[in-house]
Amino acid sequence: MGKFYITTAIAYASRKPHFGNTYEIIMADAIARFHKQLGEDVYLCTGTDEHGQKIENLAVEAGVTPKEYVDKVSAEIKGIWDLMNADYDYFIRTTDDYHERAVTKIFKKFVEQGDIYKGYYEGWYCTPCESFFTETQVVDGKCPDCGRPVTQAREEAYFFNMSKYADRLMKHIEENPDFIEPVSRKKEMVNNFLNAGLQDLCVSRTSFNWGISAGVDPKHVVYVWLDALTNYITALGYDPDKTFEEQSERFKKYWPADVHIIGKDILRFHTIYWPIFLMALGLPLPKKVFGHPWFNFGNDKMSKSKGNVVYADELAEVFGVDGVRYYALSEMPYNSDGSITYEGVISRYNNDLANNLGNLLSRTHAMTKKYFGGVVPTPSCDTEIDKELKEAVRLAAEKSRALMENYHVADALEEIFSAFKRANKYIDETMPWVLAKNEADRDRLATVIYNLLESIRAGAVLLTPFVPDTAKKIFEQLNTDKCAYDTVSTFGVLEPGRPLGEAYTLFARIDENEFFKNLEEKRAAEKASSTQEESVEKPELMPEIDISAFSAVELRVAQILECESVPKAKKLLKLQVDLGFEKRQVVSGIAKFYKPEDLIGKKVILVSNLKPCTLCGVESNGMILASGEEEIKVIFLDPSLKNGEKLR
RNA sequence: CGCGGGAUGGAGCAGUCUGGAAGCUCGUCGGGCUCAUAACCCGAAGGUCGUGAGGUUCAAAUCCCACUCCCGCAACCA
Repeated sequence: MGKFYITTAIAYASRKPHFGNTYEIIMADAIARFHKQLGEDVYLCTGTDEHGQKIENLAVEAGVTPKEYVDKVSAEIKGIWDLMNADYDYFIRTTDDYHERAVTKIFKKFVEQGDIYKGYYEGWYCTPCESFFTETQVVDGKCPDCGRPVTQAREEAYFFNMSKYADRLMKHIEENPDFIEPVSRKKEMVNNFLNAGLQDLCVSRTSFNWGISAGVDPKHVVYVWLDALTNYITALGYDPDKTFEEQSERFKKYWPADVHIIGKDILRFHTIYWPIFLMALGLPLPKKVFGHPWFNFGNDKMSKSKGNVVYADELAEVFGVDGVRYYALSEMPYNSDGSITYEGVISRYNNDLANNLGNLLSRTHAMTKKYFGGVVPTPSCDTEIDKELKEAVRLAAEKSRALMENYHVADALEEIFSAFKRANKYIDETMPWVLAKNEADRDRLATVIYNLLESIRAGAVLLTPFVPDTAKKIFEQLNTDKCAYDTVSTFGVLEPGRPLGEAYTLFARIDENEFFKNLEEKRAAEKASSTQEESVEKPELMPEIDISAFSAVELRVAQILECESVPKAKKLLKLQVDLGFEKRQVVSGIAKFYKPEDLIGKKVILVSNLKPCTLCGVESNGMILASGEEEIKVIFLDPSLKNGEKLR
């Protein structure tokens, strides 16, 4: 009997997680429960990532200490995990003392081993936020968090020497084709990062305080990944000062992880940096890293600014916990992004849960009651049709198991539901209500009803990892305790003569119109109550400046003469503009929103004294003013304004 | 010419590795049934499997080549 150590990524304790974030724990839970069902010694670990600049800032805004802030959010996250019925074995918080101690020790160990060296971190720095950003994070030369300008700065920082382990990692990835899944992601990692040459990773900061002390150099705190990734071993009680033999029993038993379930966005950290950290610690690598896709809302990314964020707990109010679990697990494809729509949730819920499964139980239970006084009848014959039903159940078990072992969760669920579908068909084929009219068919009727009850029982066993509450309810209504996984392989486990439990509706159908009506009302109510709150959420305003600071920025009317897209660049347009007294070339990141021909002749505002720079090999002398975050809109001027005229 | 993935009936997907009669769920239309949650069952329409009167083959959704369009990752929203 093997062990199975499975983890989710730890959730960042900055705010309430939305449905997309919640998907991961539901998936991990289903996989963990499946392995538990197979009799493996499973350990599911999840938790919260609680350090960093962002949380420090949010705490200041909220007027509480960072610890108070993360205590609250971590509890909220745990609350949602619990609500989703996640049966985790351990919930780690990166502010837990044993974790912090271990990370400080690991840092020290790496410094002593020469894996970590001191250097300088250079990047864009936002003074008010006291934080660094990479080139890619900076938006229009402004801080992505507060929107204020950033400046080039450098600070002392420690770096992890990644290149030292790169060859070993490459070899590992090549020799273990299952290490990174889905495989398409593997090539992404190898080609983009390993082949390109690994950059050393910055592992400490001095620009903020909310982090684990670097110990050996107390003015540094450990930066993100060294803190966050190590949770997978500290949660098991790992202590870097001890030899493997001296480690905790839990660690020795469960490490290495059988699978890390993570979002595809952090695959890089889990398949490159994390294995390298482990190599440096002399520990075995996880067997598999599975990067799951994301849930979009319709075709859009879920985002707060779009107002299309869906929360699992709100969905659960309407569809129940298992309704939400079922949707998440059945709708997400294996390796392409899933899409959540309310119509989709309702459709899945009504078709699969209410009609196919719920109604099957309902009609079977009702017939048992009507024809046999609610007692499990005794089967006595075995016809071709019966065999087909049994075969369908057997196949569902066999296929779903194979699929689950390969993390094809949605496909596994579909196989199970095909058994219920077969059972519904079986009813129409055997027509129990006709059999009931003729006393001579009594035995046949008994067999049919028995086979139905038994098929439902077996199906419920298979469903247990996915929708545990529903499975439990089915067992209750069947009044059986035969719910072990191995009872699926032997058809005929249900005991004849035993009375069924109370019948009740498993999933009440949901009316789409009514649902949307309620949703609108709810939205309206929220809007009404949050009008005041919205003013709280207004962006932080920039510090006051005087007129001279403003006049340092030269804004002029410019007319677009020519416009073409920049090869190799998705977002950039190359523009030739007329300032009246001269012509200039400007590059602007608006290619997604404007076609070159639409811009020709238009007059825009140009920041004309901006230091020139090169983007994708094209020189840009100025910046065109535009607005908007998701969708960028250029500010066009009245055509009567004179080219080159100064704005004030 | 940066790296990778994809394009399959109205929608969402499987099938492609290991060529051999196009499949699943939803939707649409018609029928059946009455045990059941207006549920369930059956049948039908609907696809030249992105394009190329391309290549290989007895046979191509599947293998090879070229092209178009989407989506990730990386590189750039002055």
